[in-house]
Amino acid sequence: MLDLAILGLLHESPMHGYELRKQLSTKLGAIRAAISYGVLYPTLRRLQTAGWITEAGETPAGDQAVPPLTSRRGRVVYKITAEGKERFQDLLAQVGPETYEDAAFGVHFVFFSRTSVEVRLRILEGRRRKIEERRESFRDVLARAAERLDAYTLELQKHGLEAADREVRWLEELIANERKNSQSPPADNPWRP
Amino acid sequence: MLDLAILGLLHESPMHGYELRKQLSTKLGAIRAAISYGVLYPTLRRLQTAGWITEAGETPAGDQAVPPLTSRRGRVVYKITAEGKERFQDLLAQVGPETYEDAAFGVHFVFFSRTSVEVRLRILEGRRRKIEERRESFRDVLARAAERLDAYTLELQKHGLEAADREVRWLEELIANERKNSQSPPADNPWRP
DNA sequence: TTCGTCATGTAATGGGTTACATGATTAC
DNA sequence: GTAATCATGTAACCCATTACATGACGAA
Repeated sequence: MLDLAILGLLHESPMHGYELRKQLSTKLGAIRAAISYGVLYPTLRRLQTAGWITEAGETPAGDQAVPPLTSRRGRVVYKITAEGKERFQDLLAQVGPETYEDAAFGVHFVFFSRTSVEVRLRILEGRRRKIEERRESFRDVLARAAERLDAYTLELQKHGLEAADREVRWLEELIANERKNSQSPPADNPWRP
Repeated sequence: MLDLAILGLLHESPMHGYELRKQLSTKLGAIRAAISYGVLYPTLRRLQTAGWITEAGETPAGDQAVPPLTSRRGRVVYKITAEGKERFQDLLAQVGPETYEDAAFGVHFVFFSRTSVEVRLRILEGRRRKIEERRESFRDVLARAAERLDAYTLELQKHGLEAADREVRWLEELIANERKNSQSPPADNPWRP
């Protein structure tokens, strides 16, 4: 999930870790808090070892030994490799139940413009289903247990129900839009508000 | 946070772990996913060792050795102790920056009827401030970087902004209500919709 | 020249899940 | 009697945060 986000951002342009962190928190601010350094830098290391990113300036072949990492200072700009782009596409297109969780959904959504309409629809519909279920459970509680709950708990349930309801409607709009655009000739920009 | 939730539920009535988990996920369904057993049972053990809960049926003095826990089966009903109630009040009233995070806020909110108006107002206002900041950062992104973002990222920002906006308004209503009720003679039920 | 911010990195720790294992109870 | 569900518990693991340490660099 973090891999996907990092690869996605580096797909747009080369960047160093610190900058990556900032971009992550603005682009994914709706989804998750800023990522901590304690996970950012080790992850970059891992992605580099896997060959999905390299330090900008290195030859893409990247087979020469990576210079000693301890004690190296100053900004390190990374760029995505060809394998990294493949990996990115894989991660982006592989959809499972976790994909519909808040964080994973958000990350996929942010990179929707790099996926096919089919993938987009699958993800949006899966997410909708999940939120519909959440909405149902709120309705259940409110219908069955309302008199047993105190006013504050009730209020929280109502607020939760409303939020779920709004998200379902939002998803529905998005789905309708995707369907519409997938029928008409695929324009340059697949999204029309 | 989990301590607070468990103590709060056991404050309402004695319960065994499994039941606790269910109640937790309905009452706090808006806040967090169901808690896993891997954390539930060790936590109950810890709370018991601390003397905040006991197995229902034991004498409240609770100084006799706890029967061997391994190999004991069948449901174990816990109830809150006097110290547990104190601890609950402490946890509920101690407010810090973490209190305004989603999960902690939700747990506090659910037990609002056991707090004073002052504590309620402090928490609601802190939460509002936090969400206002979140809203601002969405506005910033939309105002400053809208043309650089693709349509999907933009859409996510807009949805985030709207959700934040709604939550602020919700909090404002709640705050207004608390203020109103704190002036008029404190009725039996501190909350009027 | 020193202060603040940018920038990278590590170690300790924590809070949690998953997977597994087992036993008790209820419904058929 | 057997399947499903209720119920408790442990161990392995994972992901991430916190706290810390270091260094580069520009502005006052």
